Amino acid sequence: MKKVNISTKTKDSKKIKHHRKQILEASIMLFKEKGYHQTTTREIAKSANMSYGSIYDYINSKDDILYLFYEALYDQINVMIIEKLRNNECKGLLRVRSFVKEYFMVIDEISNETSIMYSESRSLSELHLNYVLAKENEFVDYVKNILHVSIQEDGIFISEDKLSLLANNIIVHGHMWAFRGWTLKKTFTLESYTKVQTDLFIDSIIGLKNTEVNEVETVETKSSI
Amino acid sequence: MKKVNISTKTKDSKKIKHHRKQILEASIMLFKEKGYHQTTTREIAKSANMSYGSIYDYINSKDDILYLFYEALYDQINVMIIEKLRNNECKGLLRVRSFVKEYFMVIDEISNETSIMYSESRSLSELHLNYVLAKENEFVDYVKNILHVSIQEDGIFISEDKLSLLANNIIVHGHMWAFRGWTLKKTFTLESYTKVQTDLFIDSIIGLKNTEVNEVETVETKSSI
Amino acid sequence: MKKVNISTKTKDSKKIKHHRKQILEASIMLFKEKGYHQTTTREIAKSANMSYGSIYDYINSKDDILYLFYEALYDQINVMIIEKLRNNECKGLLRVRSFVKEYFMVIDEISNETSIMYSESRSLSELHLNYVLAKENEFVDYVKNILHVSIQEDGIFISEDKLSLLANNIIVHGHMWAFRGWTLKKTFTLESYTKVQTDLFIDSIIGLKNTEVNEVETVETKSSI
Amino acid sequence: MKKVNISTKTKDSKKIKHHRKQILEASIMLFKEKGYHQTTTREIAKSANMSYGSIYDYINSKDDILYLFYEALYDQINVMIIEKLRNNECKGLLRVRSFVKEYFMVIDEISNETSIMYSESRSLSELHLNYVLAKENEFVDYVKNILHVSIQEDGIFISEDKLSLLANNIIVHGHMWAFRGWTLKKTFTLESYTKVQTDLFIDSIIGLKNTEVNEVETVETKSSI
DNA sequence: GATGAATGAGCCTTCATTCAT
DNA sequence: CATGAATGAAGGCTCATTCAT
Repeated sequence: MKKVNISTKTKDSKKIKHHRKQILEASIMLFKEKGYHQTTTREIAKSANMSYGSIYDYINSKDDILYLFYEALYDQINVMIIEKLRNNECKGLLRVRSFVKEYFMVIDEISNETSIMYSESRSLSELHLNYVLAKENEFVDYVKNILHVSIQEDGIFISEDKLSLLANNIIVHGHMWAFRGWTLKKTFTLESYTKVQTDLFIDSIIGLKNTEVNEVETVETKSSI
Repeated sequence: MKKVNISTKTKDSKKIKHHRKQILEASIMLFKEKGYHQTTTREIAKSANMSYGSIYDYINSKDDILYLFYEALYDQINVMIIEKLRNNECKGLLRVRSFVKEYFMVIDEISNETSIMYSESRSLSELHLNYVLAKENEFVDYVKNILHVSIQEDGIFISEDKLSLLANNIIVHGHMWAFRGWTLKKTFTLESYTKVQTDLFIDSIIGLKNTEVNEVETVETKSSI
Repeated sequence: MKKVNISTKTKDSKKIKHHRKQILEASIMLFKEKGYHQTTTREIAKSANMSYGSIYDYINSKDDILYLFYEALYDQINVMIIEKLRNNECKGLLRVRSFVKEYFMVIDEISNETSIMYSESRSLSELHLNYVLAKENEFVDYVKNILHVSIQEDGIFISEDKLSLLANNIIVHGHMWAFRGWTLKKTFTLESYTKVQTDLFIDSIIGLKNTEVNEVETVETKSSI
Repeated sequence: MKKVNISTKTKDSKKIKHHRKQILEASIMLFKEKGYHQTTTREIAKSANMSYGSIYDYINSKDDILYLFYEALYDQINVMIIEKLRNNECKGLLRVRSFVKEYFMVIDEISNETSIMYSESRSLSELHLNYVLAKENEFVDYVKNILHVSIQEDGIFISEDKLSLLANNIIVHGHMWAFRGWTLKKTFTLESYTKVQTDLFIDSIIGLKNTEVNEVETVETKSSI
């Protein structure tokens, strides 16, 4: 899905980029602290070192800032993950492990933004929401693809349904670290959280291997469940 | 944690209950549609078939409505689950299956409320937020306990960490059905979602059984992962 | 000027009297503490041990309460002063001394009411304000008359203008004790305030005697007065 | 006592001064007519020829307007009186006469404000009230000082108590002209009020001279004062 | 382009008054 | 008559957005 274009009075695209970045950085801080609605455009302008009126040379409405926020968030996740996975040469479930680890690390770095994402999506206009949901779908597909390829390399075949759910689970487990950090961090560090969560995940896949790949074999214990 | 008391001008506790229910039902509809901040007290009053000033006979501020919402939500979850599990005589992992099924069904019934819960927790005042977090902790403990007992009955022992994470996962997987319903429902019905999610979950526990319970045994395949 | 009649739903005049008294007593307390506008009818009702709606069986509007307050205040002043002066047999300037003393004592007893009188007269409706001003004029005349008679008895004659001003001064000096009590009470007790204020007052009258009545005479002993 | 600072959104101090003046002038008119509580911020804005929200660029709350009013009132009294007494070269009781005359003239010019001062002091917040009372005390001291010096120059010595009361009396007699103008103006012009009031005042001081300083002396001619 | 003062719609809340019970 | 829940007009204040400079 193509980005929603935000028209501006200003034409100089370099300046637009620069100032929008300022606006965004200020917004993230403020949104995290007080939420989108409690944050005023004046505060954003001040925090972005711009004059009150200037903001409106780079956006059309406060709404746009929220959209810009989501757009930037997805861009960031994409860039960071692709970056980190570039030289990764793992295969099979090891690649999955690797991906989850990198993904969780990314979320940890942007946990503020992730929490905001959960809080404020309802404030998006329909147009902007559609873009965000499309982006989310793209990311699910991306994860599904990684999973699919990796699992196949280990000779495991799973149904489309399960693949889909596993992908969604990974993504949500990442978000969880952000939005349930207040309680998870009492028990886990990012590392231990990643390890335990991944172990469980891999175990469920291997479970799958047994049940699905080889249905004629005598399945142990599980048949009774 | 004790409920935060909300004083009222009116004394008649029957009326209070009745009107608060009206206010809540109206609010849920509106919050779901537009979020807490976009919903005005006038809209709530109108939608609750009350006069404009009357809602302030039953609450003290708009804030209270949000708190009432969270309070009711947790009460509802507790009541519904306890109700449903009352005559359950399953043991072991079957009990876990059963619990997850009932829990997901509850969430499905109150998926609107669950989504709102995720969006609006930031809008709670600190006092009210503390109550909500305490309630959430209580629920995690409740799930941990079910898991612990059930797993033991099947002769599986797992670390406190894993137990904690599994409980959190179950809870979040329930919420997921609400807040990611927009995409999950393209692939799953509640039943299929429950089945697949539970299968994965049980598999990960059985995986645990192999790795943790019997460490001296030669662990298959997994060690290489 | 005749009292402004306040119509009521209730006819039983005994009850009216009783309940209005309750309302007034509650109001004085509350008006002193928070002023007329900050005091709600609910508070008055509660403080008067009546139900919210009942108040409106004895008055027509919150405005009426304020009027009732002023009416009662003037009645009280009249009654109290007449009561106290009944058996007074002083003559001449001694009668003035006596009157001032009694008047200041009355004001001291109702200093709360007096302060309220000053604060809230602007809140009276025009109709009610006219009644109050008429009452005030009556009181000025009453004081002028006392002065006139008393001074004449001592063989002092003063112009109508001066008489008028002296009467107003006495009245305002009484009020002063109420509305400037916050500072006067740092220096004076009611007794010392009365003494010093009266001494000054008598001296100014005796001054008048000299200047106006008989410029060449020497002044007699004031100490006896 | 230092002025209570009222923060503004706007920085331009010239504009602040200008707009606050507008607000104040509008407020005085409206407060005089209807009192502080009956006057709405909307009315003030309209009457001050400002847009509705704009007044909140120059004040923080309706309360501030009242405070600004009192502050301006005291400033005005100080400035006007000092201005008028600058070139006054009278001595003794003549200086007192002169001061009273100027003071009454000032009050007459700001009689609306003076009446408002009496009605609305209860509406001030505690912080602001304290400032006002401190200012009032300062003014009492100022008047006491003038009296003290002037009287001494004429060889009259009076007790601290009497001095204090005389100062308070002068001040209240000024206020009286404002808050009892509705009746005093039926009998007096400012000039005649001033003359009669001052004559009485001087007589009471001369009375003091006789009683306190030298009880046996004969009284000299007052007519020259 | 930048600035920040001006605008006014809209929000939450209060409270005098009414009226069904 | 008494009660107190219901009503809704009105008030103080905020803040996204505009626009003159």
